[in-house]
Amino acid sequence: MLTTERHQLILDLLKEKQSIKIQELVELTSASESTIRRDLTELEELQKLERVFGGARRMAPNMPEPSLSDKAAKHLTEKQRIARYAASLVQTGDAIFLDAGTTTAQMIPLLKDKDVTVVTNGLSHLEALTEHGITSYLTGGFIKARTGALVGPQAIQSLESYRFDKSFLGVNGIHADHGFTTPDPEEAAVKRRAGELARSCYVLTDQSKYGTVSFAHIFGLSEAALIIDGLPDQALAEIERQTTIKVVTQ
Amino acid sequence: MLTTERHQLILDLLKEKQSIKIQELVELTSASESTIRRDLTELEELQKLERVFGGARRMAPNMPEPSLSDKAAKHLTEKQRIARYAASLVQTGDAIFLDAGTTTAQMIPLLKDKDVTVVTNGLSHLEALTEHGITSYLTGGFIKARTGALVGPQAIQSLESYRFDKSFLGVNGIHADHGFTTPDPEEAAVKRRAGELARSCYVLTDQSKYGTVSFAHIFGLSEAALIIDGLPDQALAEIERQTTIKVVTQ
DNA sequence: ACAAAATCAATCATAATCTTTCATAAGCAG
DNA sequence: CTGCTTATGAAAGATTATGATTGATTTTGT
Repeated sequence: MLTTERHQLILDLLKEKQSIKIQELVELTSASESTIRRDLTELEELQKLERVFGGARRMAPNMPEPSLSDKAAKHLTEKQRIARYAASLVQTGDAIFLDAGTTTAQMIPLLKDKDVTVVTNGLSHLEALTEHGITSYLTGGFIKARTGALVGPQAIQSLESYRFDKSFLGVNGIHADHGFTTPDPEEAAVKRRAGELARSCYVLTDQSKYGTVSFAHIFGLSEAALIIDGLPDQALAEIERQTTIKVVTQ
Repeated sequence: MLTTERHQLILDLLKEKQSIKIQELVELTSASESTIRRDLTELEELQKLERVFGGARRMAPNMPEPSLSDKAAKHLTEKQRIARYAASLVQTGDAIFLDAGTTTAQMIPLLKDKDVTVVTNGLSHLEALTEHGITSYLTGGFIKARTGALVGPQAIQSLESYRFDKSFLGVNGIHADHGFTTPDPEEAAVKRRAGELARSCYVLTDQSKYGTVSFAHIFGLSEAALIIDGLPDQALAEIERQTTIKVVTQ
């Protein structure tokens, strides 16, 4: 068995199993314990997994927030619920824009079999996109190291080459008077243009940030549909009454 | 069995198998081990597959390979020597274009303290660029999963926003009649335009591929300076005599 | 807390594979 | 036919992967 075949096997198993014992791998590959150990060591150096006593486990994509780990996990399922609904709106053959951000990232695995074309300004989306074999285009622009987003006039200009069936944007807040808000003015500009270039525009948020606009920049786009979770019905009704935003729930 | 038939067979097998052992190929083609090795080497240079110990595997759709400690290339020191010289040409404050590819990647750490602005179409350069705190812009375009390069009309269009003090391009071959060559026509187009948009254009290669143009696409640009290593002086002289290419050595 | 069991890192010899080099054979132009 | 180029196979020596062994470290059971 080829070395890379073993490596691939291990990574594939970890996609389904979360963790795995060395003894299992010895049986599965009929390689020696030493070899498996070496494999795990190498894969760990490549940041593909984390060794634990007796085996290995999947890299935790957990941004360590020790005190709020429960809350983070709760947000994760919220993100996933929203992403699942957003992905269900995508039809076979659609050309879509995926905004940078963790919520839209959750959509990617769900687009696998839809034969979509994706344009994104999120560098962190790339790995998942190529891994799932999705035809992908990247906008150009300045690399915002903190968020991995491409922004600036170049980003907006390279958007102009495209027209989208649907745009999926992430936001930090919603405000009755101002519409959607996000902390970074440059990212807001990209979002706005991406929304304008789409026939339909959907805004995703898992944060319950209605009304609290701090350090936020407006990006307008009151015509978008809002996919949200975690806000009381009363607030949703208020949004629909006071704005032209259309609220969509699962 | 014809050489190209073997090549096609290998590529076909890799469409279904992910990876393949040299011994299997020896049995399937009843060619010698040496021949299969040569086939794999050639196909690797064309970026059609990746050699691994004992066989070959499909180009990994996962391009991010933490690559610094990598033992990847025997050409590494050559690459580094070339990269060091190329980087020495960069002056403080320059705006430069860095082509995708492993040779230009070696330049990045050396640009750290030069206060440069970098534009690149190489996704695999990103990690190093941000890590060294270099102001970076990315071109847009279609994501070529095999090489991690951004190509296509969108890539070229987003180049138009920029003007460079210097462009640094990687190539696979040099040909007296045709100028520089590279296997992929789309990547060639990007290289060509990036070269045109620069006041000075430097071409880097660590491959001693003078004259052997196989499956190559020309990208012209005979006005560029060539930074090379590993060719005999005689060949360099011939290049300068037969073309308008200016050869630069360290 | 202690001892037994399991797991680990380090080392070494061996086997498999790799690169380089050379010689032969096949195709082709003059 | 001769001279040239290209493809091929074979062999030597270098490199890499593997499996077994050793003694250290960690976990587990009591």
